[in-house]
Amino acid sequence: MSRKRIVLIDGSSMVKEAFYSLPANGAGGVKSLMTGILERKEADYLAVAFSLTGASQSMIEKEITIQEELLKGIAPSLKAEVLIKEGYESADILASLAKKCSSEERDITIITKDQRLLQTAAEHVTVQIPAMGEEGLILKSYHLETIREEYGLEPAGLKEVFSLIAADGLGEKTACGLIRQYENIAGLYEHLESMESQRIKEILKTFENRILEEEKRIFLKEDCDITLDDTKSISEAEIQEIMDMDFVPAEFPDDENQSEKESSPTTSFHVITDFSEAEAVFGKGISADRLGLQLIIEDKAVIALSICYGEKDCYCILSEGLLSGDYLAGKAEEICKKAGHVTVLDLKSQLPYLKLEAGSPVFDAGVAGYLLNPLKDSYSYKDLAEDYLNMTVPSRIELIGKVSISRTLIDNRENGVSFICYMSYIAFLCGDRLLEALREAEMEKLFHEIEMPLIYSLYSMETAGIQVERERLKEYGDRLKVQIKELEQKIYEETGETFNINSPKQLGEVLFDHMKIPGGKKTKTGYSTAADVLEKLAQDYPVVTLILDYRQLTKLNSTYADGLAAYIGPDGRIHGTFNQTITATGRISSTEPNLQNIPVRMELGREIRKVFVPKEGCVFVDADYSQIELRVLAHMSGDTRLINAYKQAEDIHAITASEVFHIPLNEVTSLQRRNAKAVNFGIVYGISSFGLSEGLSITRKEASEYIEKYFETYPGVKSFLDGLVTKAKESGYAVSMFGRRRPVPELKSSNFMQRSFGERVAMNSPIQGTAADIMKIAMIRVDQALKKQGLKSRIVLQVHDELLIEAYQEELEKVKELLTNEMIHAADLEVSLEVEANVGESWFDAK
DNA sequence: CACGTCGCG
DNA sequence: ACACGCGCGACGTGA
Repeated sequence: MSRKRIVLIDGSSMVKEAFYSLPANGAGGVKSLMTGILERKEADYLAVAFSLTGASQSMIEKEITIQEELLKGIAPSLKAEVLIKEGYESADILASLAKKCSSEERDITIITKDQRLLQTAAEHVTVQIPAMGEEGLILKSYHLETIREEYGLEPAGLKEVFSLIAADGLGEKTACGLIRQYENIAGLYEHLESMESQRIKEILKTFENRILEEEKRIFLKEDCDITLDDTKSISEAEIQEIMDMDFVPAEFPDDENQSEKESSPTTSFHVITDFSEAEAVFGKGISADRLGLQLIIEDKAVIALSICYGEKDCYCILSEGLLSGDYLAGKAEEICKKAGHVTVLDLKSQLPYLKLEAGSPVFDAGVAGYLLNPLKDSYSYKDLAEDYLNMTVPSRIELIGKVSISRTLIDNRENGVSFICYMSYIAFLCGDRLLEALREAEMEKLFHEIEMPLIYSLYSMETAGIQVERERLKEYGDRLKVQIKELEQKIYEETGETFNINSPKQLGEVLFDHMKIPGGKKTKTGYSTAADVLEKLAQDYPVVTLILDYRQLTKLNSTYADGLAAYIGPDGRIHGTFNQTITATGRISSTEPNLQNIPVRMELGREIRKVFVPKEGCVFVDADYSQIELRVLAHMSGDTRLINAYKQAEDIHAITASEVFHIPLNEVTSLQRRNAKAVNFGIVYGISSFGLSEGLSITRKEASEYIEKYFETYPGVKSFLDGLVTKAKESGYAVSMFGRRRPVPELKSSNFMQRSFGERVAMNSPIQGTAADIMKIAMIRVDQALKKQGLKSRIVLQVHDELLIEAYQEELEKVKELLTNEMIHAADLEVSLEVEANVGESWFDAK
């Protein structure tokens, strides 16, 4: 007698899962899963478990409950037992049954979306979880062996792993390793002090509460007193009967009437390929007062338009036949201009096809999400749905994986369409919420007057790109490569061995073990070979100098010579990306390539800037703010002495030295000036005597004396900085002059190091953030003024406090005037903003 | 994928 | 006694 095959379905989690890909028919999705199992004769007994849902549900939760009820109604006709128990979630019921039945003559398969159930896997208990496979959605089976292989743990260890992952910075791999070593979380915390990795130790301390909370959430009750009525197996005849049946929703219990259906609308995604149907949607869309919209762009072509103007009106209009990409883009543009409020997810990415200008009534949900919480690493529709709609939706990866959208539309049309529809659906739903949240956070003005207009200016800058002389860059790289070869040989001679100089590990061993250079350990992984460590040794060991030179050259070669060359386009220009939603403080960041860290401090590196040139008939105008952060500090603190220092000042660092050390200005030595400058920087970064002493190579005592004297001289700065920390502790976030917020959760940490970091952040963010705000205002004004005056010159780069314009010769005077003027007047501070501007035939010359 | 290193403001 | 300046992104190594 073979063992009885019991299939237990987690009705609640599976309906939810199915709901998000088939909103109107979550129950139907699970139903077909069940009939499939029966048809393939994979079960002798079938049961489906449900959580007993409480009250106070969101719209979406109500929708899901309706689907759950439908499934409960269908279950008996599928010969499936319905399992419900008060006080237990569906996962608890299944966990209890798995435990109870594993000793009996039964093979149990649990089908669920709930990862927590993985911990119930055992010799005769298999857990199946829906996952994206090559051919779309599949059920992935986890047997006892699978789990041992995949995680290197017994199933019981998984709940520990899942709890640990709740901590930011711990991945699945790391968590598994920890549990393998310490068995469980309790053991982990017991041995915390003896742990090797400082990083992991800190994470565990910081997130202890979160981890323990997560452990509670993950816990499954296995004491549910429920039994299976499985004495009888499903017969062939019964299966045949089920197969012959044709289910129609009308057979479901609680048959709702039409008006009831209206009052709780069911979301549904529609796919449109027909021209006149598309026209009808456009017609309705253009008169809608708010909508979500997204052009789906792939390989520089519009492949679809996602548009949503109601819970039930969400459409994926595919680009085919009469509905060309251009046509869809044109319609989208028309709607953006004429309709009410349109929400999109990443406006900058849409602008190549959606030809809009600053001031259009379009709302970027991603940028709004960024303002509301700049610490997140993604503002995808999934993130926005979770944060502002309390909704869990399948991610891009879950729906289409790593392949292209167009590929998915062929292989798994339903998923492709779902993904496309979600873009506008979530945009439609969260537009109002985001706006409301911005209003509550008092960032509406910042959003409408700075962040939204900035999108167009950044787009303009990216589109312009910057010309780079390919040949000259190549020559530069070749020159470096020759020198690198030479240095390499010398280093091998001096050290007496051939090794990989680029490997800090090997380098450390050669220097400190083989050559016995004193300099001790520093990092967890071995010796530190960082430049500041090596510089101290360079005096006594000439080879170290060679290594430092080698480092510098290889850096220049790989990151800049070879690195940049890879980004030069067919137009001879580099079109980098300027990101608006990355930094915690409000700055812009630059990627692919990073054009904000092109060398300038060292002469050799600075040479690279010679390959950045204006196009024929143009010159570069470069303008940068002089000490904008310190000026912002003077203004925001209102410290009269610092403000006055600036009003009279040529050289602020010298004046600082003179005032702090009580000596006449003309007697300030260059060392004193240097120290004062470091203190000024330190203040802006959130001072600490330790940090300052490192930077100045003085003792901590001296450093703290400097700081003390500084604060005596500028008491307004002291009270301002203290106030920033206090306010941030109260509110949980730091605020810039223009209302930009940066949450500082570290301030609540019980860990001294974390908390100190939070305090420095609370002092630095408002300053760095305000400077960033001012630069953004300047950029927008400069960009818009150029366009408004019909000038062809364009901003091509922004480097935090610097703007670079490619100016047509005939526009040069106007551009110079306009650029400096807009930058100086971007903000009205107690201390006037100063700008240094230069003209040149390359970026090197213009700086 | 994490880490060390280093380029910029 | 401790331990770090603030904000980024790219590259190479090595598990």
